[in-house]
Amino acid sequence: MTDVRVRFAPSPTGLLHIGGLRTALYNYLFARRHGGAFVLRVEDTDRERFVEEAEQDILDALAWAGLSYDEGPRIGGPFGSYYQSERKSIYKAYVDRLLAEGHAYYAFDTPDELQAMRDRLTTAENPNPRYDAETRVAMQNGFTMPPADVRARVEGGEAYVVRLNVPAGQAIQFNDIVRGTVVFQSNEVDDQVLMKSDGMPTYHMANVVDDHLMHISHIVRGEEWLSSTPKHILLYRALGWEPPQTAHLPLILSPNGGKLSKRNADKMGIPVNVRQYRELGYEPEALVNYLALLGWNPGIEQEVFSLDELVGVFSLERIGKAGTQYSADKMNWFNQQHLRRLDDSTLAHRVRPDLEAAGLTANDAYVQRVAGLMKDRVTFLRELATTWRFFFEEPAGYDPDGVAKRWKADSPALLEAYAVRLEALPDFTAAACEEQLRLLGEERGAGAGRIIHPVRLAVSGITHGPSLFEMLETLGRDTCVRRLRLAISRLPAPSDAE
RNA sequence: GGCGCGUUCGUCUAGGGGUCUAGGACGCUGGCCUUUCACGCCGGUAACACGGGUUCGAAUCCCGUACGCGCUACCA
Repeated sequence: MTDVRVRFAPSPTGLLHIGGLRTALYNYLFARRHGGAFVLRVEDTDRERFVEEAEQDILDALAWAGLSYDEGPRIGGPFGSYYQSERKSIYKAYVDRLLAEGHAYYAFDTPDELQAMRDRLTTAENPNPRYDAETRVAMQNGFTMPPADVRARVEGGEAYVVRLNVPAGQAIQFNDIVRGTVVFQSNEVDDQVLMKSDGMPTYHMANVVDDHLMHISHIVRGEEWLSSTPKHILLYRALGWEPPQTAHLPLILSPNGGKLSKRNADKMGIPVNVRQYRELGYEPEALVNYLALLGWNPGIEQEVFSLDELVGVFSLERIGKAGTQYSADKMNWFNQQHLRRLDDSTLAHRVRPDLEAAGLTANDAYVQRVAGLMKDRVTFLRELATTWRFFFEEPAGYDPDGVAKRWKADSPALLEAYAVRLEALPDFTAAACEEQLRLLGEERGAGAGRIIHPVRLAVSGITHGPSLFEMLETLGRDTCVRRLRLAISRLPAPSDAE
């Protein structure tokens, strides 16, 4: 195989979508797997749809996901610029060459004229008339106008576009890595605009020129581009270049099988922009893992992978062909899985902003302990700052159902006795806390549950959570003793208890 | 409409002519563990779109049908 060079080529027209991130991911994995280069190229040829903050969002999303690139914006590289808007003169040179060699031609039709042509030709059987060998003869272009007129118009500064002269009757065949052999007929493709009247290249032109100039070996992109591939092949042929290999990825569908558009997804409460995942508190490792498996599988039973592990097993050959439906349940499951795999210091670091936002403070060592204790019982790290905030502040109240069920007439006395014992403990460990509790139970003739449940309630305010004794150890002696007495003072003993 | 692509449990998928009474994961669900809640473990539920071929034999190969998706711009 020749040197692997792949690219992710987003358009800065909005926030990066998870479909885009998946495309970037597959490119990244393929490049890293083969020791190749991963290039980032900004396809900003559409001035109309350009969104100022989009580029930063894309960069942020890739960095968050851990996808580093070897050449591209900000860092440059040997084939820059990596902004298509800065490469106008390059495209112009190749457009001129196509013009000179008869592979392209000038066209002067105004938008109104184009519309009129389409209106005239549109029928029920042909809802989308092409601008092609058949129809161009009725339009204003290099085929229908004397060369001198064409030259005069161009030199006179009149608005024009350059179109590809699509040859008639050719079969355009290519071998897609995921789809196999695909064939199109040149008669089905229209005379694609290569250069717009504002002097910008179209996607097709810029894409082909850049992929060639940047020595791209494999094009890995979404299936929505499959139908444009014949146009690109025609361009490669006209320019005398060898087209890169292609791999067209199956599309990510919404949970009901439709398109996962922003609008559609919002209605179902599904986040589609990478930024949303970040804001919602998903771990980047989880999104990456989930996206990797959406349309690809390693052929082994393992499902939970780090980015580096994915690099080790990725291959384009194992990409599926069928569109794939998004599942929030599975996404969340991956988040839970990765939470358990991440080390406590990483978790502590990541949950910090959530704690701060919730007005909670704690030193790092303590946050790490809490994270370690809780990581296999949460789906989102930020639950530490909500459901489990009692680790960081006194319980605001006590779960009423828990009180009704667990807070008995003898609870205050038992808890006070337990508090006294905890105060006297030489080593405040989970094992010691448990030993004392059981001893106390025996002495008072009360079952351990008679103490365990009220203690949990007093200390956390709720009736569920991690192992009681580990929780006590984590909270620390002072906090435990204080909270036991706080509960005694706040919760009156029920008089009718048995 | 045309062209292209696709179709295995609800979802993500394994499988590529016999080893498939179709395997795994998510979800849902029964139980075990745990004097809490999770985790974990054991079990259950549930699929080869349909119709024709080819073959001794088809989820696997071929054709057709249906359905879905994509493209059909001076957007990418």
